[in-house]
Amino acid sequence: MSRWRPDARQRLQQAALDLFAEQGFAETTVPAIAARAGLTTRTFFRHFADKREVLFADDAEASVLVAQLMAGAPAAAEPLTIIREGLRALAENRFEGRKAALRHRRELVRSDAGLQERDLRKRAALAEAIRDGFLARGLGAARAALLAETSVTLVYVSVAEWLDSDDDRKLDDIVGEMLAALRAEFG
Amino acid sequence: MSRWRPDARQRLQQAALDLFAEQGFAETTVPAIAARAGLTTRTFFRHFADKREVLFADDAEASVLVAQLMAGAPAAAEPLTIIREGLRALAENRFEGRKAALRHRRELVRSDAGLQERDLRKRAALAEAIRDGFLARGLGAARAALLAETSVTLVYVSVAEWLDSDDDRKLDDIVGEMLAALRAEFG
DNA sequence: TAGGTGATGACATCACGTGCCATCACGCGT
DNA sequence: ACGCGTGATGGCACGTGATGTCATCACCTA
Repeated sequence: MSRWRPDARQRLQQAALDLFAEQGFAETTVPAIAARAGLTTRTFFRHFADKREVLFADDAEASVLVAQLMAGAPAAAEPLTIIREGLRALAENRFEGRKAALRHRRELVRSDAGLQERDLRKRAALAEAIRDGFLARGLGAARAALLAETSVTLVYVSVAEWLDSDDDRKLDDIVGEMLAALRAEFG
Repeated sequence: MSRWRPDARQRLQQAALDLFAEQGFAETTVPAIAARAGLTTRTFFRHFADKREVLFADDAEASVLVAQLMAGAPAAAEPLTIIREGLRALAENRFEGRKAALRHRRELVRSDAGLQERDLRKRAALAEAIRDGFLARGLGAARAALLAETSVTLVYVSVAEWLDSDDDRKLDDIVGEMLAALRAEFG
């Protein structure tokens, strides 16, 4: 057998999520998380930059996905088409089917100002990925930023609506409605 | 003479800004700020919730201004008209004429991840103020959120462009261009 | 079999942020 | 003039988050 049990990172993440659910984020100390995972505090910080990051560890994948999608789109594709298709893929890959977990995380985030800030940073990182994708496609800085920011607005407003609703509407359908609403406002 | 020199809060803020400029945000400790202001660490935290807040102390006024503007707008006013007028007032009241200071603050924010998160939180707070204003005017939740988020996007993208440019264009003119660009994209 | 590698343990250390109580000028009422 | 409440500050203890540094030791490779 190995010297250490495998999957240290995943064990830490699971322990953290369990403790956050049991007693809240602020009330959970890093030593407590590490102890439940059978590791030390120092090892926790080797796997996660800080305590908040446990909740957003895999959000970076969204930016990677976006970068791939934008790099792979046809050179002649319209920005708006890229956005629509990109949001469709994003909804399907990272939101659809995870409603309960995302609702739970949202409640946790709501409970702590620090988590809200981290959430906003992840949102900003996604916007930067989209903006960089447009920049790489040759768009001007202001236009790329405007499109990117508007895209993440569409995502987040749609996800909020989706998480609030109890029916089983598809997230991507809500995104489509939001896009239509946006065009109605500014058309 | 009073027992204490007056304007403790302002002295703390000035001391903090000076030290941030001299040695950077992360390298400046709260005790050092308090000492320069002739106060104690404990008193610093009585005036500012945390070290970051010193840089954003008066950002809350923007939300107040927005709330007043929206409450005072004619009942029949179109949302888009309210936004356009609101952004004009916001630009005039809280940005125009402060270009150098805002540029300096932007550099500080760029140097520290924690400051970026706080900056995003202030931006989110402004969006909430706008959203609440639209909610109070009877708009639906999704529409209010969409309008509010798009409004702050316009502000921030415009301010970024404004701070980047070396000519003396008015911020509000850039806002107008951004709004036109947005309509062009989604019209 | 010797040595390098990488993940972890263990310890020290620092800064942030908060709770708690003491202090003392000021203004107010008597 | 006296006493008293108020409010801002000082001072101290403490928990927690986060980082630097070195030791340890299974595993892999030459």
